[in-house]
Amino acid sequence: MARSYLERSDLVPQLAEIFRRYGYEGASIGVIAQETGAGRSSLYHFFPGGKEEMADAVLAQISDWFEVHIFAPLRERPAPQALVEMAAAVETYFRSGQRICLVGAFALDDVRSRFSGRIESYFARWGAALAECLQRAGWPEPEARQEAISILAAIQGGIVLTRASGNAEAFRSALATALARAGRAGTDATGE
Amino acid sequence: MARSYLERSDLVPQLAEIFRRYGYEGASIGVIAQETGAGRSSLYHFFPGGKEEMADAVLAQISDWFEVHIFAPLRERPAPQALVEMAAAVETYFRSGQRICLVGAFALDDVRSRFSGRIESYFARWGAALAECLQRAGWPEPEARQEAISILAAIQGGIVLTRASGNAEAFRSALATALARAGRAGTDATGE
DNA sequence: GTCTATACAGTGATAGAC
DNA sequence: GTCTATCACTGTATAGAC
Repeated sequence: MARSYLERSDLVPQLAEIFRRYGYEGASIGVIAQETGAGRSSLYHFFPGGKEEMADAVLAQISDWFEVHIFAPLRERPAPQALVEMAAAVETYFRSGQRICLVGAFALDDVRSRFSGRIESYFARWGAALAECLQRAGWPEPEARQEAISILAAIQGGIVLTRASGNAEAFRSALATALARAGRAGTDATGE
Repeated sequence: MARSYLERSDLVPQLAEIFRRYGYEGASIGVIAQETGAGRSSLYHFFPGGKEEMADAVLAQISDWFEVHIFAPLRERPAPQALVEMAAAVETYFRSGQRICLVGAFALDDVRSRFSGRIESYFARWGAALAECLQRAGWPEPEARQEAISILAAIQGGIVLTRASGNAEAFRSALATALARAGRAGTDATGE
């Protein structure tokens, strides 16, 4: 039962935090070895493809986590609560904007091209699940998609602002404002 | 009048695009020399502090540009038009989200700590100018600040989404939604 | 599966000739 | 002000002993 071998799956969450902290380029193999406590050889043993394979494994794990904890609930839970629950889950996961979204950070970075499939899919699935939920909450088709984009933008932008200012209120405020708007299902049109 | 000397100020805009493209870590001196066409020695001649001084000069130039073209108009132009003009300027500058905000990207990155002063000041001044403009447009104090944050988040998040999806509509939609909301000066309260 | 040793390109940075 | 040459160092990646 007590397994003393290091496994690939033990490493992935650590790698995620390291990439968050240092960025893709900044996270050198030396840094990774130091922070994980694993030797360089062990890292290459588990990830023969080197750093690129490590980052890919991290993105895959993040994708799985969001599928289970965010996307599926959006599709399956009753519409009004689903939004509140997503807000709570997102607030916890991103620590009110103090923990960055690795997928979003990669989207801004040069490495985007290497992981474009994963990055695209992450936001596309999140957007689709959210739009579907908003439709069930009463929004007509095109506006539901627009509101979904606004909420995702508020989350990603909220992280940027909170990281820039050191103030978690920015994240909370941006997210709350976007969700409050979405909560008014179709009450008003485009504004004005 | 034809001056054939290379000047520091000629280099800065090029450096900005290079940092945008490769990120801070990814933009090595070799890459910078190649892309600018300047020799390594010339680069160190203009920026004795190396890459850190280059990035600092870029951030300073961006800060100046925004002060003149975004922040000052927000303070000085009539309130309702000022928002429309900012939207147009931002849309052009960020090429509908296909050109990243270097300050926002740095805020997510590890290098944030090195340039925290510049990053903080950029968003603080933008937020203050925008909130002041919204107050003139009829929003009460606390809500004006909150709306300003939402708009900034929509811009930053819109860039992330557009870069992730390759679709400029995400940026436009997020920005339009946030601005439409702000345009309804104090018409409704927090929503719901 | 983890260690040490090592190959070899790329890194930031400097010195001195022109 | 720009060039070539060079520095010590860190980067990724691999090989072979254990």
